[in-house]
Amino acid sequence: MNPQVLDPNAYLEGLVRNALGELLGEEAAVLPVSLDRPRQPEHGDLGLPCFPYAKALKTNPAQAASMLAERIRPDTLVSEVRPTGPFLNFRFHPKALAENVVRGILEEKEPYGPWASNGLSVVIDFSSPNIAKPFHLGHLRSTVIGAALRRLYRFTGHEVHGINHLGDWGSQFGKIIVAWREWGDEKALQKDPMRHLFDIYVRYQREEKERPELKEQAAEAFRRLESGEENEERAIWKKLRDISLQAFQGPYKRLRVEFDHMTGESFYEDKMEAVIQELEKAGITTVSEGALVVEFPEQKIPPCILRKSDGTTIYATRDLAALFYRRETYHFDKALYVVGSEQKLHFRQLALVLEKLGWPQAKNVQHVDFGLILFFNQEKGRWEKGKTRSGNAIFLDEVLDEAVAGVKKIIEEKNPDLPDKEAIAEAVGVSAIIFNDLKNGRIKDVKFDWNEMLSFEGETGPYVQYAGARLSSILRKAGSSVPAMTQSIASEGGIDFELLSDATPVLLTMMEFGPTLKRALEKNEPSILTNLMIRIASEIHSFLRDHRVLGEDPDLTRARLALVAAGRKILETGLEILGVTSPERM
RNA sequence: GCGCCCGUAGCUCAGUAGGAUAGAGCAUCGGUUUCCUAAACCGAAGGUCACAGGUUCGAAUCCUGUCGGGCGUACCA
Repeated sequence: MNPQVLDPNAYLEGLVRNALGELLGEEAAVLPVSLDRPRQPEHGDLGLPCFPYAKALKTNPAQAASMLAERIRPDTLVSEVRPTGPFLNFRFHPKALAENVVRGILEEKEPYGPWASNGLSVVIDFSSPNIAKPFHLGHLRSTVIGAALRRLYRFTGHEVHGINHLGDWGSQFGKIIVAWREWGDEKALQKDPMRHLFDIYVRYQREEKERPELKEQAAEAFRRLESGEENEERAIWKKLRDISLQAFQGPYKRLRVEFDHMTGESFYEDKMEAVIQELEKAGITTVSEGALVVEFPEQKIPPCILRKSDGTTIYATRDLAALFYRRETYHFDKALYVVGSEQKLHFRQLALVLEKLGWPQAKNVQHVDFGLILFFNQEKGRWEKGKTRSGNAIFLDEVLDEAVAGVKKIIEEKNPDLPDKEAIAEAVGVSAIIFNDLKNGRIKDVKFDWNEMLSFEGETGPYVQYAGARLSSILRKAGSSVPAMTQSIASEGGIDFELLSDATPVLLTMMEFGPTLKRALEKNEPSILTNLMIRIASEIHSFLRDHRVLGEDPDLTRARLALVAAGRKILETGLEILGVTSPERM
């Protein structure tokens, strides 16, 4: 009973690797094995392009495919090994495929359940909003991508430190202090802190142009703040910081985003001096135009500034101090910065500084960059950066509220008797926004479009959630559940997996879960997983059209319920990594 | 000027390390509900993968150039 569960994908890759090893010995280890789904299902369940092996085997790809085929015998899992020109195509026994995938998922075996620890420590720097500026759409990307990566790394066996590197320090704070002195209003602050701070900051920006003395005051304020004294500037800073921190909890809670550390820039206030000294000791600094910098003459890029000519520090100094601290504290093997692509140069500079210091992790300090949010300019007829028509930044809450309202309307239309409408509307609406942000490649600029954001059809979060809700509904009507089906499989006489032979396409797609996570990890790209979730949902919707679950022959119903439970489970697991919920009904 | 990124269907995008006949969604057109949720499904139509060369058995993918768009280019983050 309960023989070992295999990951068919990994198993087959192992067979190919063995065969390559037999033919080529150690040389085989460096060759890629990229099994993928053939475009034409008739070709097989998985196909292997044999072009890369031809050279090593001193033959042509077709011959290479045949040579490999001779060394891979069909067995209880693999039913067919067929060279087709330069490709080597495989087919699984449908029954064995079904059993291994369904059980793998329900019993939470790797790669469908949490992966065993790999002992690697990863720090992920994400979200990092500026204090005293509202949480707007721009922060959404870093937050949502970072949160997904944090979950992805954790799921795949990494020790993860998700850090919110709050923008709570820096010369901009001098401006905010001045703005607060000039126009701050206690009542307005209590009522809507972020809105008020935003308003006075915007006002500062405007008035700075006409009143140059403001600029001086702001610089002075930051100098006094950075002096370390318990002065008025520090009191204002602390007050505004606390209230902002409080206000950020709202969006984070709605997005279900968590951090392991909330160490913002100010955390490094007393740690920068030591780092500067260490860099000086390493002999990589120079003084240029009155500023302390690290120069990169060979790379032809501007220097990294450590201390400005007025003696104060800059974000690069704090980022370096943070890197030193994180190396000490978390012993990271990899450090990811989920920050917009406009800061590319900055992170290139940081990496170069670390290289100069001879840090072995330098190449694993990576900028996980993402594109801008663009708005359509009606007059000019094109997409551009930054502002809406009204000239204000769009607040995140506004977007979430709109989405939730849109969902509520659809519920009233389609499912008015749904219990717990409010909670489900919140879950579906917020998920739609998150999913939408994770759908496309990070690097792409996001074209902000209300219609698209508030659409819940096609490749959207609700579409995937809906597939899950349909599966839940079937389980519910059968008086079963995911845990119950997991039990049922383990019990005597469990499931006749032969009866799932017509589910091969959906099973093959679910089987892509493991390789997909690997690719998402390699590229720090959540959208790769998002796209798989869409494909799994699509396969499920199609399957449900042609296959009834309830009311069939009892054995068939039970087998299909096992598939339904596995589908439900894999959707939930994948969506959870992305930060999207899986409602039981919608 | 220089550096980096992008250009795939009307629109928004996928396209795994160069591999089999370039795929989705939206929009358009046609069909599916006495049947487990039609936020769904099935079908039709839609392409000079910006352009021109090159590399090779093979290029949307790699190289060079051109055009178009974006971001960055020392004391903001």
